[in-house]
Amino acid sequence: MPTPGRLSRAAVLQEAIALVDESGLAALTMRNLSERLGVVPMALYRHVANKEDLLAGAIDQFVATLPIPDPDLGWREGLSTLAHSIRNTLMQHPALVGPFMAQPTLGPNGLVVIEYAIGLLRDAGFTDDDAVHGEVSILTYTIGFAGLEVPRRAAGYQPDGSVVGALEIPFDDLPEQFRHVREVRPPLAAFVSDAQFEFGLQCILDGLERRLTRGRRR
Amino acid sequence: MPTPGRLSRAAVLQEAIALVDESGLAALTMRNLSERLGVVPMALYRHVANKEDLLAGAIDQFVATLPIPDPDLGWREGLSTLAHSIRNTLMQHPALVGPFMAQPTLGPNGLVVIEYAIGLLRDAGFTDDDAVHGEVSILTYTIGFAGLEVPRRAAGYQPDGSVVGALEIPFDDLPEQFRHVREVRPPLAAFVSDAQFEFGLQCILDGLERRLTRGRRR
DNA sequence: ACCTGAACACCGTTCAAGT
DNA sequence: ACCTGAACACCGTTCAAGT
Repeated sequence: MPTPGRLSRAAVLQEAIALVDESGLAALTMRNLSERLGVVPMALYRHVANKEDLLAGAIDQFVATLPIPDPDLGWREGLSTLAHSIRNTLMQHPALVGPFMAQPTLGPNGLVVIEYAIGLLRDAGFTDDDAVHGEVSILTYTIGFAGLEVPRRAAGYQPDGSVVGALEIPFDDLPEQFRHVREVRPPLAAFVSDAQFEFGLQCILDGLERRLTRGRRR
Repeated sequence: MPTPGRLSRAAVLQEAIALVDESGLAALTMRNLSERLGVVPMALYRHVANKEDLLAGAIDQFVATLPIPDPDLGWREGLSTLAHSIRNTLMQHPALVGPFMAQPTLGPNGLVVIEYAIGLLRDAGFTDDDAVHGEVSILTYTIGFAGLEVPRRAAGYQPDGSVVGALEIPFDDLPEQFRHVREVRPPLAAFVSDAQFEFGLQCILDGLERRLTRGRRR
């Protein structure tokens, strides 16, 4: 005795995100999802074209939750806040970060982010070309960082640089060929620590600032 | 009349890479791969533990092909050459870039890359901490760039910034909310152009250089 | 030691049918 | 308009058997 209109595209997408957050990307099957919604698998096809469309819809749904920082922040603080905000939002749905990167476009909700970042840079005096390149550099670094962060976090690498439940590299046994690695002993979690994210971000911002002051000098 | 020892792990991994290069990641099934090798699906399990192991092996195999630049290059040129070399190698096997990013560690062949980059930075006078952070920043940016580049390249975005066979954004129809995007008209391929890759890379290198000169001044 | 064959528990998706 | 049920052509992987 099914109630008509029980399902909607939004409800399907929302449940898909919940399923993926709880059980991972592999658990996202039409059969699993339909069962959670109390419906037969084929009922989903009334609301999504196919599985690819389901995934793209779920991603667009969570991109929409991305908070945009205050437009009155200075360009450095605005971009920095945006980058942290993107990383945090992506890490709230780790199983969707891979599919998110694999989308060929950012989608309509992504345009809001781009508008914000380009606006900050133009208002600060960057040329249009540098504003676009700068915005993309920040986004590429941030999204790429999150993409590498997800599997490492799952393997036990912590934001503070430590590792839980994984083997450390046996530095003392490394051959002479790896002299620097042996001496420096870079922590395994170096790739995904909060400090590392901040370091790379500040490097890019420093590089942008140099372009701004060089441009003014001319 | 099967010849014993016909298969080997290396042969299986090599054929997996060839299959994925030709037909994409979705085509990599035990059944497809075994057919190409003239063998029954279950024969593969003598040489790989399971599909996950097959993919990890294939990735490690192609990471091994990554060329390491001349150690006598200056730190800026060495890192820049390394970054371009990584991007080029990854783009030769686009279907493996996603799985590559999803690996929790770089593997033994990745250690060679890390050793090279940290060595360059230490020899140039960077502190150990900055050498590690700098190396990771460059790798994160480069691998992340390639990760975003693959699906966009497949959608027709070209390295020179143009787009083949895809719709351009209707900039004139954008609402006032998107003032900057409307005025600047950033090319769709901005994310994956050669010029963009170089710009972000130079920003990070500029940021690193500033840390080097600041450190010396103390 | 290495490969085979049949079987099991899954997939996404089609098609025709119900209400 | 919306949901159902059966079926099809696939998956990865197990197990027991061949040579």
